[in-house]
Amino acid sequence: MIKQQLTEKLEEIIGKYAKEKGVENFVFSVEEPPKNIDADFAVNAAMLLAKKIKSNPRTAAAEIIDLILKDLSAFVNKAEIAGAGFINLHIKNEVLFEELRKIISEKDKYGAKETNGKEKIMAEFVSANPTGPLHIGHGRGAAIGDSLSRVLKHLGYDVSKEYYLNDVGNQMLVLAESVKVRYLQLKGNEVPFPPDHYQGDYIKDIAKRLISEGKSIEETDFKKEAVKDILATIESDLKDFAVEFDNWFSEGTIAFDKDSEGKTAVDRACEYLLSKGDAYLKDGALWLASAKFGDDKDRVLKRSDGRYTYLASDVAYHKNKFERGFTKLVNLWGADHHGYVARINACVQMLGFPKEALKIILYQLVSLVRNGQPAAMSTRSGEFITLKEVIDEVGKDACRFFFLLRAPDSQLDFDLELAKKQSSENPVFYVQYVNARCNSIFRESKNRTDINENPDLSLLGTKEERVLIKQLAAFCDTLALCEKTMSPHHFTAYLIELADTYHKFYEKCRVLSDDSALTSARLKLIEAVCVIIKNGLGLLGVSAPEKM
RNA sequence: GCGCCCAUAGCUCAAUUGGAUAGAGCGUUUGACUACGAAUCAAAAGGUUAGAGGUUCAACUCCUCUUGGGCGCGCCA
Repeated sequence: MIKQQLTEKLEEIIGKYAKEKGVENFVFSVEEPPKNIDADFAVNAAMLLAKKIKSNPRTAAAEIIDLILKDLSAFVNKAEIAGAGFINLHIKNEVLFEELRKIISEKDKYGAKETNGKEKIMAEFVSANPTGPLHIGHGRGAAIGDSLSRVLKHLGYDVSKEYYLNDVGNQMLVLAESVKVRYLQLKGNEVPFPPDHYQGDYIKDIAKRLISEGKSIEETDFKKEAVKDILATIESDLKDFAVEFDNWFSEGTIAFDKDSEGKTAVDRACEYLLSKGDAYLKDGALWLASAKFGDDKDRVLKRSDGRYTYLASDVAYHKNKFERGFTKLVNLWGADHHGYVARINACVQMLGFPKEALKIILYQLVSLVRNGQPAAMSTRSGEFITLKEVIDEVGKDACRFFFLLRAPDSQLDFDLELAKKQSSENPVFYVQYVNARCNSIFRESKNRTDINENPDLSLLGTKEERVLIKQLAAFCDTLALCEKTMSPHHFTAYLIELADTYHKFYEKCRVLSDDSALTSARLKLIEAVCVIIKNGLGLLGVSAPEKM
């Protein structure tokens, strides 16, 4: 929170200064300087302003420094020009101690906002077809989507997590047929299994269940039974991955359910577009005029044989999202769907919303590797490696942390053997160890009677302690960065850095000593460390055990 | 052929969205446990940020081209 406070104050002071120089709406940034620079924050305003008013950055910097020292004396105790014209600021220690008290008193609410405007956000992710168990690629989407939702919630947004269920279409018929053939085979019939059907053993398991329940072939709805079992598996795998959805939205409800006039939501959506002139008839088909909103070409909504395309459902689905009052939609897609982005963006604009109302996050696909050899991912091959399998091997915490270590944009090689090997050396343990160490000290300190619950924090005077407190306060900056970039992956880097800072502090500064006052102050410090580590890991969906 | 994403240490990836000497983990080398947990710390080695131009006070970051990789281009889902 320190950086935000400082930035606001500087914007006021420097904005006014810029205005006097004839520059309106002056924008600059407040940053942390590199480690070799002895300062808490760096401001680049003088360099940017000097260019606009064609003067020397150092003279502008000198004038700005005078203003800062005058107006921010409660906050800043030193300001100096450095390098090409950076203004380097030193923050008063008392500001840091105040932040420490805030962390301890607000605990898991630290950095949180009660509400954040009226923005109602829907995060839609995973949305894997219910034709088989989740694979590792879905895991990446699940980890990113879930953690981003947690971050946005912490920032006060009203976030709803939704899973879109593609339970309509040809694939469902193939699925039903796959189970049916296995059912017949298990009953002793000589029926060949078509090569393009779902091969996995889970299909046999569904058939086995139906037989054990005595279901006859006539009374069984194979599609319904298959989806039921597969969804149960998906839901349970996600739960093991600490992902729970607020809503599961079935495509069937917009494709099949009819209103009083016998129309489906898809019918209605297409009629709406037709009436607005954003859809038209050609060659016996209904086309979406997506090209006029930036798509390469127009797309078919309804085939000439009268059947809707997948896109038609998707248009109706996004219309439905807006109708439910969501003003910001976040979709997480595998990068193989990127060709779809332009047409959905077009559709959002046709529905009367700015294109910023939809944020599509593409995550690059995970390439599975086992012992250096590419591993199959196809749901139909029967040799896929499931998310569950990986969670069972490396654990939920390591698996989530691993996925969130990378920006969504980067391709990711997931070597299963490597992941297993890392189980005791993974960075996640490095971070969790901080919490374990702190709690170990707390257990030890219970035996003492000389601890002051309201200690003098100004005793925290070493360099290691100061750096640690600053690092704790940067929690809020990391939240802001995740919001700005719409990606939670910055938190893994932040937590690793915080853990590093803590372990260094631990080596240099013994917490429990003969000095009661210092011991009390340091206990408060590590209490704050625990708060931040737990909050941060919580946002990633990773646990923070007190013992390991 | 067209479009999107990517290329950073031996490996897997970061880099505060244009800032100062590009950082972590793993791996390699060398040290540190008779006081709070050594799942740790200290130190070393490792880089022309794929290549070439350009914009800028400042470029891993923006623009152009080249090379190399992933993905997508259906009245499929």
